[in-house]
Amino acid sequence: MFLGERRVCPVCGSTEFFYDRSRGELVCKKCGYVIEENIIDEGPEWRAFDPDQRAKRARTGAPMTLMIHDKGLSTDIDWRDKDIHGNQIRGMYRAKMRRLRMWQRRMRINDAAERNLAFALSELDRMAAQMMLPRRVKEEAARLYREAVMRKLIRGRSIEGMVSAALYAACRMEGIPRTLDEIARFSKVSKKEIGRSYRFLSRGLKLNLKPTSPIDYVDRFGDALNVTQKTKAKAKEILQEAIKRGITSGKGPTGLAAAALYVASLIEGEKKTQREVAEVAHVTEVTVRNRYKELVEKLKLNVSI
DNA sequence: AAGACGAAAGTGGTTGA
DNA sequence: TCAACAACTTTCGTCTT
Repeated sequence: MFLGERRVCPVCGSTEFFYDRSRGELVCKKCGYVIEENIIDEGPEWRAFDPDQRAKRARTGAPMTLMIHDKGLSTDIDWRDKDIHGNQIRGMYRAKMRRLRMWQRRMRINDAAERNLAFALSELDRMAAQMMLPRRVKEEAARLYREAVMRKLIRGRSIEGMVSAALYAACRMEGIPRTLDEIARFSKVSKKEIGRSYRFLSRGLKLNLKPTSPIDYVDRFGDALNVTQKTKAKAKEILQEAIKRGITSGKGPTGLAAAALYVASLIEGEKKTQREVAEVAHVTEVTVRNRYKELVEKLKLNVSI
């Protein structure tokens, strides 16, 4: 179920599985063998059709009563200058009380900031681990997030959304982009929300990332397809040429990478079906077909071998 | 039977008035 | 804010291997 991971059913040898949410099992599509049990379900079991419903149904995240982070359980220094008997406190003691109050208020703010950061970083850890991302990406994402906190960009936004956005940005910066869909699969927030958060983050931190190149997807998709280095190199070569001729602008990079890999697999004589290629790139066969037709036609590639 | 192909209608996101 | 638009998807029938 994860990209880049080849799982084979020990019973029938099929590589196609189906994930049963309600049972938390990964089941072989062909013979029904349970490959893996007790998978933690990352998604909610309900569906929400608008943000309002989502907020009402979600049981994760801070409820409104937790706006005061300690549910009011912590000791509070009363604002009145009275002792427990109700007598006025005067002079030195009154000044001392005032100082204490100030310190307490400062600490509470600090506490909340620390806790938010700790939560954000643990969430980042979880996602990066599940997505099998290298350390440097995780660290880059953490850096971006801290930067965002310092510039006060987090206020009023969901921590999860911003963490996901930071991760998305970090992947791109490190040259191993993931699609919004891929990030969303491991995030608690929707693809849409991540996209919004990303745009906000990108603007706030002036990231100015160039659009992702299809070439950056070739290695990952190629590995998932089990093609040789030669085929991957050919695919990149094809894409280089395509980019140079400007026939890639406006097209989805994943579809292009998929199409290039498909053509390359034909040329290099280790043919993969359109279906296989489409699957690893998370696009449809139709898209692979359209892009590949275009590539062959515009670049005059001889695939007829 | 599986893969490739292409037409047609639908979806979600961007852009420009 | 709305409508036009391009890319992409879904669906389905047909042809090829």
